[in-house]
Amino acid sequence: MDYLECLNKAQKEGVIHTEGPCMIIAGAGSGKTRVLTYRIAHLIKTQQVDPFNILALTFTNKAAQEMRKRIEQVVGTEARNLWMGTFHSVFARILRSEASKLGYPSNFTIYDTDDSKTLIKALVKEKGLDDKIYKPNVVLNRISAAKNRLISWRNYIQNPVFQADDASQMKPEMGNLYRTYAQRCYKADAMDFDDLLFNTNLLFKDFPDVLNKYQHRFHYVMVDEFQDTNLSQYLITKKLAAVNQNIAVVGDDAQSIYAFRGADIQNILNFEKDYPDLRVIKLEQNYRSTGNIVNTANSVINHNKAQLHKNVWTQNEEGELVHLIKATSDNEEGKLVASSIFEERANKQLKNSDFAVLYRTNSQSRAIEEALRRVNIGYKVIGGLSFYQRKEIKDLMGYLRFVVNQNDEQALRRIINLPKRGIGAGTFEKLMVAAYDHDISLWEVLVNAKSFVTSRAANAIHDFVTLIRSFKIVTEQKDAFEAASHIAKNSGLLKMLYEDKTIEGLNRYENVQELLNAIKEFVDTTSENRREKNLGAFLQEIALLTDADTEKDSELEKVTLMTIHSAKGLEFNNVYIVGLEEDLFPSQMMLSSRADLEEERRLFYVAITRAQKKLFLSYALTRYRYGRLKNCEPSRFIEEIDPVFIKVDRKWSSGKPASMTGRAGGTHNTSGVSYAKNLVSGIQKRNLKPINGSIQHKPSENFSPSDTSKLEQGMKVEHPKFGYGKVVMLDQEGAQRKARVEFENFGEKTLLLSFAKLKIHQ
DNA sequence: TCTCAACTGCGTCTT
DNA sequence: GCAGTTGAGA
Repeated sequence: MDYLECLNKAQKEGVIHTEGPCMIIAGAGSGKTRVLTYRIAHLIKTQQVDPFNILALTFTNKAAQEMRKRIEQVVGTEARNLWMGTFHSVFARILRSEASKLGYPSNFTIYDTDDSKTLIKALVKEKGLDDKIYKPNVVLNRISAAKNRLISWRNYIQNPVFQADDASQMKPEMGNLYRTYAQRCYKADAMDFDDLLFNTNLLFKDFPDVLNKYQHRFHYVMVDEFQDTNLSQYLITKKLAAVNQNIAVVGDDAQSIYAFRGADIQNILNFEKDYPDLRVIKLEQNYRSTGNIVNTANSVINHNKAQLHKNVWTQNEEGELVHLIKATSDNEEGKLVASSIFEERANKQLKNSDFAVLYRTNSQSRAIEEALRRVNIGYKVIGGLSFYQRKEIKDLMGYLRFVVNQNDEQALRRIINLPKRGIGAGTFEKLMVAAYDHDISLWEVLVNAKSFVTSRAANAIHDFVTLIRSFKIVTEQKDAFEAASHIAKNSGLLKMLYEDKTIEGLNRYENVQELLNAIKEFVDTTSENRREKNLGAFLQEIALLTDADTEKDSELEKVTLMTIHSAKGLEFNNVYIVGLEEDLFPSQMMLSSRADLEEERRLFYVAITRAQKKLFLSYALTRYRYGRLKNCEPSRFIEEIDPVFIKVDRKWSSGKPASMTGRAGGTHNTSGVSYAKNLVSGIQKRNLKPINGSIQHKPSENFSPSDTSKLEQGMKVEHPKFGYGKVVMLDQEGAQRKARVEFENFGEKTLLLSFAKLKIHQ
């Protein structure tokens, strides 16, 4: 086959080693997707494997779509018969056809994270617990972690370790919350995201005949981004592959950035134990980036202790040095990035879509957006509040969901009093309690409302029940679009939005129209012979979709702004990584353990390796966070890069040239090498100190800040927080005047003198 | 039950 | 800096 010709030796091996267990450790940009694509094509074309017998699991819908498209280019329409998709979508599909075995209807609802949090919040309230201690996020994470390790609420409550753990954190009711949460989901005919995997494990454990059926269906099992699998996902794939043993996993431990979500690098190590005859293939040649970018990435990731041995290299040209941009403020950072994009685009004849700006947190996008708007560069922001998270969309979706499943508690919570019909929060709680106390379904409670609530509320509920009944009839007779339009109109939702003449109101109205358009499209593109054009089918289709999966054509020619997490798997000609400051990246919350810090470093590695030709790093000296101006210092990650790969960009740095006072005189003091070396020596000293909880300095009794204009190199100073230190260098003039001080207990720090309180001790 | 003003607290992400 | 919540008053 000719496609084997365009592969290197390791890639080729990954493609043709189809029988038996196989693990492909794929460095960044090493052609991982290409191997997976050709591997599947090879199975179909050369080995005559029926696509129905191949299962390929990914983490995002986007990755699955992309791969299916590429396979289709090689093998044709047969690719459509592959079992390919995210873990959640593939097993949701299997669960729907086996639902009755677990006591669920096949049209069960899938709760998204918001639904889960709202439910937990309600439970905490119902149980009279303190919502400062039992925060929805914390509780949900705990439940989620348990489910991902296949610990049911029963196991959880019986486990003395968990009980002691929760008790020591002043959260003794955690187990009970888990139990009630699970029971309420079950009662609502709903599964949350974790349940889709948990229940698949349950299904395979309790129904060996079902497991057997799927084991014999899937002759070949493949897993992409294996480093991101959690235990629950790992066990599912292991079970499915147990008969044929044809399991191939592809991943890169250096790009594992989802440990906080339960992903376990341990799965890669366990894999070798579970399959003694495992074939391990390493893809180490990078085809994506320049030599300088690859080496920059390597020099960063080498600071991690926990990693598999791998040597990523490239034959690509060395390329330009990594540019370091320093700005005085977050707004200036935006400006400098925007002008750099403007100039690069003109000089190299690039398109907007060749650029990406990556940041640690979504809130950083604002300053960048403003700057890009000012110079008229088109951009799109990925992530943030997604279309399906908007209130008006969730409201209409709530109606649609409830019409399909009348036990959907979270949908009912949204819509029962929207538009206002006199059924308040108090009434709703009464209904929930009634359903629980009498052990009857939600719908039964609504139908018999007059037994549980005041007659005024009962009347309103009666009207609501009648309305929903009429919607149900329409839904049974019409397709999804006609039904949804009917519901939007007759529920009063559209009228409510239409009457709101504010700009936001207008937007909301348009968003609802857009949702209806999406439903129309769903109906139109669903082929005639499949009757599944109804509302239930639409809800199932979109329950697991996200914004990233629905890119519009109008967004193809724009600069991409997104978090590093969302950037994984993508590549761009020019990449800007902004906000490289201590406490922001690495994030303040990730400094407490080596494992967390190493995950942050892998995140930085992922960010660097997105760049093909040119990489810019930037940081600001001050930044607004939570509405307050904060002083920042450059990230330790900048200092970890081997200085020979960095260039401090004079043109794109703020104010006067970044002279290093008295060093490397002449005009070449922006070469960056001496600068970076200074930073490196700084970090080495800093690393000697405990990462967290350094001894706080107590300012001396008569502490008062001195006039810092008299400050000179070599002076001994006292800082109220960092204690005593010596001035090692001074930089710039006026408001931007900075001092680099070597503190006895806190290492070197750069202080902006207009902010820092320093007392001079002769 | 509803509305508006004050108040709180904040993470990264896919499904 | 903003969203989401709470509490007072109608």
